[in-house]
Amino acid sequence: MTDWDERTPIYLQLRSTVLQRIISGSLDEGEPVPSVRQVAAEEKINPLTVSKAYQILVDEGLLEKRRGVGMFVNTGARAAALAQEREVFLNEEWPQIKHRIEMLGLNIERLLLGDK
Amino acid sequence: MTDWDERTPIYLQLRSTVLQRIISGSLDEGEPVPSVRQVAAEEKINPLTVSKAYQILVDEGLLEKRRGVGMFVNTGARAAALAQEREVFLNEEWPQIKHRIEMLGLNIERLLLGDK
Amino acid sequence: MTDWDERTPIYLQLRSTVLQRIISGSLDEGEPVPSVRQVAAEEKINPLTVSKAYQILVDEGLLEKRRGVGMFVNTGARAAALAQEREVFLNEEWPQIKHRIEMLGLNIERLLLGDK
Amino acid sequence: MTDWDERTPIYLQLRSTVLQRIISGSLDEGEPVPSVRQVAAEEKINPLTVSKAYQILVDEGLLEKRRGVGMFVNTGARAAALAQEREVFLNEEWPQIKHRIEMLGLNIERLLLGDK
DNA sequence: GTGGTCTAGACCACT
DNA sequence: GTGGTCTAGACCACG
Repeated sequence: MTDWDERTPIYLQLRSTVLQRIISGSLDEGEPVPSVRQVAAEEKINPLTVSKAYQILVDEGLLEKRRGVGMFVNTGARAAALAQEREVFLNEEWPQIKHRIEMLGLNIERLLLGDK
Repeated sequence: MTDWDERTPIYLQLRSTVLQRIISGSLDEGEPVPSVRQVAAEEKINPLTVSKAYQILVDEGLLEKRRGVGMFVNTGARAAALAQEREVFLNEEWPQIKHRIEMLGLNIERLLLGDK
Repeated sequence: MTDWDERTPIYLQLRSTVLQRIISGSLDEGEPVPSVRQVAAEEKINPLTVSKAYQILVDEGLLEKRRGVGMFVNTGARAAALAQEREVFLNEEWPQIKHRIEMLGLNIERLLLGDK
Repeated sequence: MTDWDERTPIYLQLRSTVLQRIISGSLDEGEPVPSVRQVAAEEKINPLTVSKAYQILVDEGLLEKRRGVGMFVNTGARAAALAQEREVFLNEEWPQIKHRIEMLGLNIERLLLGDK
């Protein structure tokens, strides 16, 4: 992750990548998340932008702030993140996608099962 | 279409709506599209916003501006819109969607059968 | 409100003052809230700080954002704000206060009824 | 005391706890206070944080440091702590609380009778 | 005009 | 070391 999608705020993209790392287990529960400054330096973005992303994850209950120490992946964060993302996808995104596919006259089965 | 998605610009949503109506045939080729003023009044949005949406469709060659008269759906607009949207969907949107489905470990069969 | 309590973030103090104005009716429902820039100029603080305060109120459902226009006090905001603040006070603050009063051996009735 | 208020520094909360124990007599004058290490271990916090809390109490003249031995509650600490805390409460905290109660239109009788 | 985002840099509090 | 807050200034999207 070193190139950003221009259209969506960096802090939201950052949130997504952390979310993905939690879901994939690349960031394990109880484990510390890379510090705000470290991420800022690596990604060459402003610390405030990183903070914003992390703050959302804290608000979502996925990260835990330990004062003066840093931020950590909460217990149960993986299951919670997965459930949360699935619900968003199934309830909000998929219906629209399905509608769009039908409108375009595309074959939904072929898309889902197709190799490309 | 009276409630807007908060995240995406109204003018883009408006463009999509018109596009859909062209593709579905609800707006037929040669037919006039509702005037800027009328849409603005109905949707309670700024006329400038409607203009912006229409202008995009003009730039895409789907609408035609006839001075002093109004805007009309171009000949061949339906096929053009369909082709254009299909390409965007297949090349840009679907790969991301598929990646997301896999990441969330969703069951393809359940997606196909989903009631929503 | 031109002098700030040093210990608490300005954006939280700003949120409180807006909250109070909503509760007191000084900011009426449906009415626009002073723009971010205007408040920033008047209070001589950074627009971002004002934004932060407003964003919280939006998240709390008390303010409504109208894109490109400004922010407005939501319908029902007054009752909601009052209920919300009362609950916080009664459930979180008052028990602690009461405990503190007792610990200090002060007369709670005299405090509540006393003229000073 | 094993769960901390997120908003206020731990060292201040720790100071309050010790203060309360002095006022209540649970920590008697002349008696030693638990060692920094012990508190740090029990509360799972940084020893430096405990030190900071104790240092404040030393500065306030409530605790006495005896090199190589530990910290002890000073003679007269109880009365001093009580007087000091009462003054802070009556002059600084209570006026704000009363203002808040009035702003929220809370019933004084119900506050007095509240079960919590 | 409105708010949103980002940067660069500073200072502070907490641990 | 950690994160939190604020400033000053810039650019952008939206209406």
